[in-house]
Amino acid sequence: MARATGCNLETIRYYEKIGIMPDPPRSTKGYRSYDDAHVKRLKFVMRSRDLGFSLEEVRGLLGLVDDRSRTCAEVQIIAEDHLTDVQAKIADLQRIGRVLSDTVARCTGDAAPECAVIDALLDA
Amino acid sequence: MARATGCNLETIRYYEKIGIMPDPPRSTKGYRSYDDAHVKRLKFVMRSRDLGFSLEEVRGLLGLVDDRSRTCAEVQIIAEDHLTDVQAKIADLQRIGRVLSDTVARCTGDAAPECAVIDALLDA
DNA sequence: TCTAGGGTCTGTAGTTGATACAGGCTCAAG
DNA sequence: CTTGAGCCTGTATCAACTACAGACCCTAGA
Repeated sequence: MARATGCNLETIRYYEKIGIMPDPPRSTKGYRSYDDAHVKRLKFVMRSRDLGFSLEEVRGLLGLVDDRSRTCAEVQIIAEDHLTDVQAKIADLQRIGRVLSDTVARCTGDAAPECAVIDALLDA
Repeated sequence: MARATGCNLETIRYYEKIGIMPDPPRSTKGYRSYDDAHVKRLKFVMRSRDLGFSLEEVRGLLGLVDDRSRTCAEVQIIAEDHLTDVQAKIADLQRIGRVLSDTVARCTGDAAPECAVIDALLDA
């Protein structure tokens, strides 16, 4: 499954340990054997993580996948909350980026021990 | 100092333990006593962290502050590297934000168990 | 003078999301 | 029959803190 999904082996086992992935059936010698449903679930997890959902959020999403009696509205709430988070993080990083590029622009970049970046950090 | 800077008490002691902050002088009863230089240094650390520098990067910046024989050019390199990181993170988050808002927009939001977000995560 | 409350001290454990071993078993190819 | 690869479990490690436990200490009020 690690090869099939590109997911790190240890990560799969970690997901199993924390209950994100189910305990798979084992061969007589104790080897895990996975089927398409496992692969599909893992890919779901990987895509969710890739979109920045925390493992707890992924757990919530999986709950909604597993229990088809739940509703689209519940998913929408989780996704919208997360989108808000993402937008806040973008705004934060943009502020940081502005400060950094402003300060770096004031850097002379020469061999002198005076530096606009250091000064900004010391005196802001 | 925690009150003066708004920094968590435990965080200050953590910085001391890992050598970001110096071991302060102690009262006879073992209480730490800080002066303006400590406060200034801590604020520098806090602002750097706020701008997203890692503690290792902060350590590097502090080294440049402490050793005034070092140059502005060195600071510029650290800051520019970090700016590149920040910009990459922004681009990532923007991609994520686009996917999320596209998917959420296709959400009917009603009580049905079908959901565009889940489908996108399952089938992408 | 006693006591209650807050503060500080050290040291250790927990958090998130993995990753990296150590030490042992199994399996297929040469 | 050995060699190398793969799998197994379990524990330790990372960043950057945060949260205790259990012990002092210090001040203000009764």
